[in-house]
Amino acid sequence: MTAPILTTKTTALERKTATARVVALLRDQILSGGLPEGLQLRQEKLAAELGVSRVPIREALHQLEAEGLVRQETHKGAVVSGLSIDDLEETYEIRARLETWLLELSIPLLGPQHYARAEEWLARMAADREDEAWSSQNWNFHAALYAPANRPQTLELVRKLYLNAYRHFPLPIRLTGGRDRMNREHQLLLDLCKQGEIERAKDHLEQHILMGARHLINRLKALRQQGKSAN
Amino acid sequence: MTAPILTTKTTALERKTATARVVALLRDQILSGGLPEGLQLRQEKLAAELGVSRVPIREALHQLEAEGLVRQETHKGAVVSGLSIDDLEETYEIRARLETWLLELSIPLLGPQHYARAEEWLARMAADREDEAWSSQNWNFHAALYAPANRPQTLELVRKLYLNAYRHFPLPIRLTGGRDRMNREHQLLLDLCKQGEIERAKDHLEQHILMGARHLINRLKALRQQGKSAN
DNA sequence: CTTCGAAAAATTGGATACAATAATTTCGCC
DNA sequence: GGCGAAATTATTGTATCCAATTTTTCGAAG
Repeated sequence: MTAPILTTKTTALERKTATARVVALLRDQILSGGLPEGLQLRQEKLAAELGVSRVPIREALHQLEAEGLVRQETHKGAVVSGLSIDDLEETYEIRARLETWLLELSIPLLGPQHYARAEEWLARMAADREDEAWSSQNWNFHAALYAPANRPQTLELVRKLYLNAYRHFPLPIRLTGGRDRMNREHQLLLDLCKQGEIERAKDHLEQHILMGARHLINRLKALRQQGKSAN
Repeated sequence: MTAPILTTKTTALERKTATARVVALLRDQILSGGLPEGLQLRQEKLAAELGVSRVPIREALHQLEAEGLVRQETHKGAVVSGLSIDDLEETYEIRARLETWLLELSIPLLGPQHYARAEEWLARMAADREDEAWSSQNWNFHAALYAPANRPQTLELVRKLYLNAYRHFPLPIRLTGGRDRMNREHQLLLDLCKQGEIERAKDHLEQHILMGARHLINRLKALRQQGKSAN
């Protein structure tokens, strides 16, 4: 096969179907909090804004419904879905359960290249001090440690849980407990891995996840309570 | 509101949208093995068979794609998705990890009503000796034991993993190891729960899941190998 | 006989048009 | 003015039509 003469045609990215583009865009917007929980997603409006007909919009909404990001009721349309406090807590419990397992499998297989990647993400987190990219970097750090476990389905599942939880915490409370504590915990986790302290590393990771969740959820509870009385 | 004079209109079940009906039907067919892995799902053909236009079909396919039951490639259509041997193994590992956790949470909360339900499913499994409903009954037995844990997301997740794995095993090999062994293991699990032996129950459940998986997968491997050479 | 390529057919992706249902407004009545 | 029913509007669900792409067919050259 020879190289194409002209690349006047659509770029590689735009070569996806309209439906796929709509899915990607809406998913990003929802997961980043740009489209808040409870928002009505009107097909015609979305179609106009994105410059497509309603057909790709509808196909995208069905896909996002299956992913749990929106909920549809017959003849009433789609709304951005939310998670209850209980749902959030359970999400973190599942993560704790699966991530400690991934870590256990990983530790004996971790090599210099993995540590390098993990430390790179730690450094970026420390550098972008006020950035909102933190949650993505945080995930990449964790994922770097789980990579050698070679459990792609589990990793993908945990990633979805992670991303889907974060959007429910307003930015001001996301870094509760302080970056310093987070950095310390990450560093300790890394050290325990390097020392091959499987059990201690697992315990620490579990605490890291569950305690982080507890802090976040407590502040979210307070916020929601306050929001109610303010109505 | 007064009762309707005539019920000439659609029944309660048919009142769902065409898309929802198509999703439900295709999902059932795929999970039960009626539509084998790799089968091409032609939109027009499905539309004709189900008596709807292609639009609901396409919306349904997008939903099923997000559920992981079909895979779509641009302009090439949808095929029923399959799981590799590695995927199957990982599926069972995740189940082992999450179900032991559910059981741990459940055991202290299990009461007579839960045991009654569990035993009811055991009895049905013993009764329908040659039935294909076995896998569903088996799941219901397990679910009965996990109910008091009150972790709906986890339960649903595990249920999906369970159902999605089973369809890949042809019926002849599904009950490998024999119903007798299965019955014994289930009975032992139930006894350990009743005695409050949390750790032993967890260990036994883990073995039950992982060993069952190993048997099934070994036979599947042999079958696929044989299928290849027979080509 | 095989292989390459162009035309034809089949199939999917998307837009428009229409039907069914839900939400809103209007209007008569008290 | 307030209330309820009917009409109007808005929105979703489905079918039909057209465009874009892939697959197949078929023929000619090697």
